[in-house]
Amino acid sequence: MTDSSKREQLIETALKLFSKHGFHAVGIDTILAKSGVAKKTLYNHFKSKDELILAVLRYYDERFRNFFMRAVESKTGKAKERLLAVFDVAEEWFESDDFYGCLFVGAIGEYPELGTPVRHTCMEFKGLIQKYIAKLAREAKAKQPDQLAEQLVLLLEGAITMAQINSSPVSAAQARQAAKVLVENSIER
Amino acid sequence: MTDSSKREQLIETALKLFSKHGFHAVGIDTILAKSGVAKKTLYNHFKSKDELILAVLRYYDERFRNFFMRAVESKTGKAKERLLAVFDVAEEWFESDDFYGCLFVGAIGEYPELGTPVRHTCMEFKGLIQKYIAKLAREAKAKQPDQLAEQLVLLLEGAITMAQINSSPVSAAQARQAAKVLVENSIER
DNA sequence: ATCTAGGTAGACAAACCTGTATATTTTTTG
DNA sequence: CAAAAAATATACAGGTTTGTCTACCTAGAT
Repeated sequence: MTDSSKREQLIETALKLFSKHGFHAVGIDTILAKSGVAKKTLYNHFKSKDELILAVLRYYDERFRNFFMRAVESKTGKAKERLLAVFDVAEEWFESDDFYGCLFVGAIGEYPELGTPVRHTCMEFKGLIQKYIAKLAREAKAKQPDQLAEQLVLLLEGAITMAQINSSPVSAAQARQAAKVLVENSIER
Repeated sequence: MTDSSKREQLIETALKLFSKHGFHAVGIDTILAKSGVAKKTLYNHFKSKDELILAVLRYYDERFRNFFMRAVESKTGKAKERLLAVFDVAEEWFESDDFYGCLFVGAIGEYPELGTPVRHTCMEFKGLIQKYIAKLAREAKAKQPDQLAEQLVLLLEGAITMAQINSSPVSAAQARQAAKVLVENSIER
């Protein structure tokens, strides 16, 4: 086993459990039982549960953005179409078995104190997603790419929330429709 | 004191605390201390913490929708302008001291099990907000009022999430801008 | 004046949760 | 192969949480 094998095992198990049940609802013992790792090993890798949570968020930040950008770019090569492909990828995500809403939104809901590392990680994640969409908007020659990106992020974020609440992926298609209007409106013809 | 005075006192105190810190993070004892009510009184009115949470959500459901509709309607009498006033009201909400994101989204994040009364209350709330916006869209003679309402709800929901994450109300204005495009696009001229 | 319904105060049980410590075994590495 | 590093299993301390129970108090209705 590699050096950090146990560490990754813990992070991945914790990610699944936190995603599905929330942070407070999942105890250390549950994570240990499901991952088959000893308590001492966990506390050897992480100083506390909070540190584990933070590691999970940072891991997921990387992992999700990577997945997301790859997925969008594999849909189409045309810049303008990529802006809409964002919502096709979202739809597939919503339909997947391991969709339980946005982990970062959940984290902020359970740890709302300002200025904490958890909050910072969540803000950073959303900022980077927005930056990516702004890049796509710029490539699609949108008149005001940053403004368009802000608006598309709102649609995406709203679609995530509604998909979670209604346990239904239809919000993705609704967001896509709205996005199409905004994109057409923002690109020179 | 009226019959249900203590009950309302508990609900209002719990609402404030749950909104600010989350549900798991706030213990019964904290609610009792802040409300100045005895433990037995709480368990006389509510069978369990879960029942108190449910009562808080149902209370807030009523209260918030009432506030929201009144606020929108006090902004303007013109149907089309009311659709955009939704986002002006949202902006004021985001700027207020007691804004900590959507309580229902928080509740679903902490109690995600399907088929529970908590989930049901959250879905109902979002459904009624959407229904209200659809009514405004119909009054504004939108071509496809239900579809427009779905899209505006996504913008609103996204704006709430982003306002919470970034501790900033700017998302309201961004959503308003996008909404204007969608509304113009959906109303006969 | 007294009965009653509901409130107060606080002790307490039982469960649970995080984090530590110990003793033993496995794995890695020089 | 042998020493060192890491993992296991598990017990346990200390704190917190929910919910119950007892004993006492207060205010309004009869």
